[in-house]
Amino acid sequence: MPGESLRPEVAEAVLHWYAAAGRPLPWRTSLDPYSVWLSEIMLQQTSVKAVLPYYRRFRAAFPDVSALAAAPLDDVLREWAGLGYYARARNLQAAAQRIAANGGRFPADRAAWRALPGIGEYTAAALASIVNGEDVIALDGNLMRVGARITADDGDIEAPSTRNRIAGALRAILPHGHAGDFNQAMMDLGATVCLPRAPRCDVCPIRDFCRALATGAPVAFPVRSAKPARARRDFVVAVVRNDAGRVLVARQPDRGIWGGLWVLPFAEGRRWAAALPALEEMAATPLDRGSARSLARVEHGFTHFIGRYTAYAAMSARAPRGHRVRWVDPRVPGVGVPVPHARIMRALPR
DNA sequence: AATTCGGGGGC
DNA sequence: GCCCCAGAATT
Repeated sequence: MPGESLRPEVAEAVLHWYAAAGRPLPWRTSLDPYSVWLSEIMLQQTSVKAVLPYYRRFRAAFPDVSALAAAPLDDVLREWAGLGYYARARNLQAAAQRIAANGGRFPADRAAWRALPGIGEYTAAALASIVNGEDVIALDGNLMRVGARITADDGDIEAPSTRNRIAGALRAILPHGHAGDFNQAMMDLGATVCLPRAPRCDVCPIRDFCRALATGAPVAFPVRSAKPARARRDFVVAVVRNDAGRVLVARQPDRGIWGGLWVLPFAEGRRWAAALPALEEMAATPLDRGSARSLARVEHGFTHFIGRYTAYAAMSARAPRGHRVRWVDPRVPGVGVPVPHARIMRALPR
């Protein structure tokens, strides 16, 4: 549904509102590329509130791109642990190393940003508009929702045709020379006013232009196809402790879930006996279950399933070998540990 | 075009 | 419980 084009007053009103009501965020205090780049990567599929404490800690640990480039990957992942989507951290450091090798010079336009690992169409556009002043629309979830509403676009928001239509409508009103502010203003509008389920249309600066509001059902936009319910999956976890009370952890392969993080040996399934070969493979040593009773049980929600982790005490027949296993203090691992495994470690008796 | 990647906030 | 979040990479 093409609809009429948006009026340029929409952009003016949004920019005016942003100047007065935009969120004061730490990466907005300056426009240095490192800060904005780091924030954009952390904010991929992650809310501002969740990012803030990580952003501060990460900046303290790695103050600039050369520090990040020179750091051991294990240190980077330790600072990232708990934030999720760990490929972001691996790609971030790979990109930092490219930038450092280029004399510390950051990309100068959208195409150059896009060529760095971990930077897709959205992030490249966001960085080019904010850092380089390029006139491009950065179509994130917020702009998608606000755009679908003000144009009353009833196409499936997942369909490329719908996204292209919304991007085109917004591009037509993009204020030249102010794309960075316009993009961020639309994000703030989506995050604080044009909320997914309970939009605050009464305080919206562009309510007079909103065609979704005019239909009387703004929440009906954007249109999104239903998703299947998440399945529940069971996992067995082995807790191997040494005489010093430390626990055995294994490094996950770089690809796949929790890539590069350190985890307790675990395997999918409900029963210890069935899981044992996989557990021993991960632990790099033969194992015996210490007790039939579980030490801890943790549930953890992922995007596509809910994991139920049942931890059992286990004994190692001999010292494990290999560079991908090590002993850590379960209270202070000192390496990156994913949330459900960290929760199990914290639940262990001293 | 579909899947895989985490984790948490907010209702 | 459920939806959504400043998405990217892989298949």
